[in-house]
Amino acid sequence: MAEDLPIAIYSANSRFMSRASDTAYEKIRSFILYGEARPGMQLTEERLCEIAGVSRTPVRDAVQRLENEMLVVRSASKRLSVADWSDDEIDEMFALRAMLECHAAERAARRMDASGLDRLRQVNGELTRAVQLPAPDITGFLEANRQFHDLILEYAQSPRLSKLLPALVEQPVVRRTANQYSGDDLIQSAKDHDELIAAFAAGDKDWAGAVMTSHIRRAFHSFHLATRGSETP
Amino acid sequence: MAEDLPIAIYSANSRFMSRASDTAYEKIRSFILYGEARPGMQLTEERLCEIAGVSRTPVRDAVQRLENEMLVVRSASKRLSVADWSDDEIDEMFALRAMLECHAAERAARRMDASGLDRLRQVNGELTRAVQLPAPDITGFLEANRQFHDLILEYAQSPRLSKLLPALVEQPVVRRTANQYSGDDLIQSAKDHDELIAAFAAGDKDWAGAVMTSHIRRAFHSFHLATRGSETP
DNA sequence: CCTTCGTATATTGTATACAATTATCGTCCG
DNA sequence: CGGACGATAATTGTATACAATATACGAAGG
Repeated sequence: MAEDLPIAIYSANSRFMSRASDTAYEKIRSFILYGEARPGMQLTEERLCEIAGVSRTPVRDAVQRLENEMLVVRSASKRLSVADWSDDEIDEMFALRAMLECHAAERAARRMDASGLDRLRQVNGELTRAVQLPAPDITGFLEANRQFHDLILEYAQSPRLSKLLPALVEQPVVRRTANQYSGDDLIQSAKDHDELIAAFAAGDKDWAGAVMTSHIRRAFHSFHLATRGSETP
Repeated sequence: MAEDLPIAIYSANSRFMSRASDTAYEKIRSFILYGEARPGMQLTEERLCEIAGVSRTPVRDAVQRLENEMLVVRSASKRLSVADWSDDEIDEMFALRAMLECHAAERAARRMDASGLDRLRQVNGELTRAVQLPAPDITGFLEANRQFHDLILEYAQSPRLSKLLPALVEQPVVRRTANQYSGDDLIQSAKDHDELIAAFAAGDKDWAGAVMTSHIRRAFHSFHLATRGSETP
C-alpha cells in the first residue's frame, strides 16, 4: 500500500506551540486527522473552542490556517465543515505533490553538501532499520521518513516550497489507510531514498528529480489501487 | 518586457469585499503593491489599522492572508515587515508558476467545452484589440489577460490550484516594471492565447501545457533581462 | 568606555462583549 | 396543504480592554 506518503508532515511547524493559536491549530488538526471528526461534519467556532481549550480569537486564527491547507472548508454562508475531497481532488493533490517534490529534489541536488549527505544517510539508516522484517516499526519509519523529506526541503532553500508543500502532504483520506503498508513497500521506500542520496552525491538534479517523481507516483498508484481497485486513473 | 504576467491576479477574490477583514486585505495589499510601502519596511498592526480604517481583529485576519501569499513576512519576534525577495526567490516563483499554470492548462484542455472556447475567444478578442499599435491600452490588456487566465483556472476545476496559483501571480517586484511592456511583447501574448485556444479546441493537453509553459517562461526571461541584464538564470 | 542588567515602552497575543448576519421554525395566507 | 413571511435563535464578524512578550534605553558596575 501507499508506502510513505500518507504520513509525513514535512512539518514546517515543529515548534514549541506555546501560543494559544498554535495549540488550537494542533488540537483541531488532530481532531480532524486522528480524532472523531468526519468528512463534511459541521464545525462551529464555539465547539472548536471547547476542543482547543482557548477563546475564539486564537481559534479563528487556527481555522484560517486549516482553511489554507484545505482541511476545513467554508460554505457560502461562512460556516465551517471538515473537508471532504472528491477522488479527483485527491488525485490532483498527488499530482501537485509529485511536481513540487520533484522540484524540491532538483533544487536540493544543486545545493547539497557533505554535511547534508551525512544527515540524509543517518536518517535513512534509521528508516532502514525501522523497516526490517519481520516486525517493521511503522512509527519509527514514519518519523524517519518525515525527517528525510524535511531535510530535502531544507536543502531546497525555497521559502515558497516550504510553505506550499506541507499543506499537500498530510490528508485524512490517505492517513486513514496508513496502517496497511506492506513490508515490501516500506523496503522499497528505503531503496528510493538510497537512490536519492546517490543522485544528490552526484549532484545530478535530473536524476534526483526523476527518482523523487517515481517515488511519489508509485505511492499514489499503490494508494489508488488499495482504495479504488483497478480502474486506471 | 515581461508581457502579461506582472499583472493578473487570476483573482480568486473578486467579490464584494464588504466585510472589514476583506477591505483591510485589499487596502493593505494595495499599500504594498501600489502604495508607498517598500521592501523590508516595518509594519505594525496599529499602523495597518490606520491604513485600513478598521480595528486590529480584521487587520490580523488580513495580515495572515498576506503572510500566506508572502507579501509580508514575520520576524522571529513576530514583527511584520514588507517582503523583500531575493533574485533566487523571484526566479523560483516564476518556475513554480510555470509548472502550475502548465498543469492548469493541461487540466483545462481535458475539461474545455464549446461555451468555454467561446468565452476564451471573446476575452482574447478584447485583449487583441487592446494591444493594437500604435497606442496599446495597457489597462485593457491587463484586465483581459487576467480574465483569460482566470477562465483557464476555472476550467481546470481544481480547488487546490485555485488556491495556490493566485498567490504566485502578483508580486511587487514584477509589478513595478509593468509599465514598460513593448508593443511586440503584448502582441505575442495575444498570439500565445490564440494558440492556447487552438490547443483547447483540439483537446490536446500536451500542446496546451507546452504553450502555457513557454508563455510563462518567455515572460520570465523578458523580465529577467530587463531587471538584471544578460546574466543567464 | 564597554558590558550587563533592569525598568519603561512598544508591540503582539488573548479574552470577551457586542454587532451583523444567517439559519430555523412556526404562523399566516393563498 | 404548500409556500411565503417574519420572529427567534444560532453563528460568525468586529471592536476593545487587558495580558504577555519583545525591544529600547539608561543606569550601574567593571
